[in-house]
Amino acid sequence: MDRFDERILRELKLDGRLSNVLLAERIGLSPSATLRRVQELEKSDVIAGYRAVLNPAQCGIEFIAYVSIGLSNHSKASQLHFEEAISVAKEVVECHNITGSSEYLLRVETKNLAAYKQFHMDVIGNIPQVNAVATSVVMDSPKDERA
Amino acid sequence: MDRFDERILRELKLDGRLSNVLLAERIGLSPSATLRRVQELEKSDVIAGYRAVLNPAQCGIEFIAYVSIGLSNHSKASQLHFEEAISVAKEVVECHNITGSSEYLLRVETKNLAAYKQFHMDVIGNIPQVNAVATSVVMDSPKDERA
DNA sequence: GGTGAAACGTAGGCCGT
DNA sequence: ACGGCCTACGTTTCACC
Repeated sequence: MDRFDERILRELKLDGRLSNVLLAERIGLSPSATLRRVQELEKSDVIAGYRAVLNPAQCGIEFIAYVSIGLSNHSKASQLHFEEAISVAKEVVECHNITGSSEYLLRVETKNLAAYKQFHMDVIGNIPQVNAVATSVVMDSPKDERA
Repeated sequence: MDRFDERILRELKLDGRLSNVLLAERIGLSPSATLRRVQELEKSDVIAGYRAVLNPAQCGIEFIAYVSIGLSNHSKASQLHFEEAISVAKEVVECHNITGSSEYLLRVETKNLAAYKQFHMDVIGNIPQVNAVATSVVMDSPKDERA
């Protein structure tokens, strides 16, 4: 992992479809050397994958919220049950197990407020271990470099 | 926006580097028709871009936290000043303006706890408008579909 | 790490429906 | 207006230096 690898990662983070020849030009190496480095970064799992980034507004997503969840008890069984219920909920895009006053932080994306209410009732309301719920609606994201 | 477009987006979200011919096979269209649809989705900003997804653990990131920030006053000037300070902080990967008991939610990624302490002092501690800070350390992310 | 050549994919014109 | 076919062009990828 040297300067070249770092530049490769920087360019590929900005444009995952950058062609190998253009990438080679930008980092100042030949295409073949560049390709070998990229393949090595992929094989060693430094690059986990490539994804198209969609524009939520253009995809019918008009409601985004972070939801902190507190469980009524902290047993392993409770946590696994909760995570299982969350894993099948398509509205939940992220689920983080965090320290602090609540156990989980979710990012939830829905079509609109009505769809969120539905999610709140049908999914959150149906997990018996859930004790406390606090919804923070996202109004704007002045910085968002989610890879 | 029909079934074909939806399938294109689903495949490209999973693999942003999928070649056009393979994509065409998977959705059951010819390569040229597929390419035209993809280009249209890019032009109309449904596809915002493509990114390489890095593995934080393999990139020397061993500390991830969500930080909620409350400002001492809610003037436009205060918010703009805060957002400006955040935009140049490389440790801040996301900054969301939210409703609820605090104004901002940040996702902060650093090499380790010591680097986070440094960030906390040098960046957060130097923004006079910051009133309240609550750090929630990410222990695990059982679901993470960040694009 | 660089070079060259073959295999492969892209992208645009053209025609049929 | 939209999908399929064909072809020139560029890119990827590999054995070899």
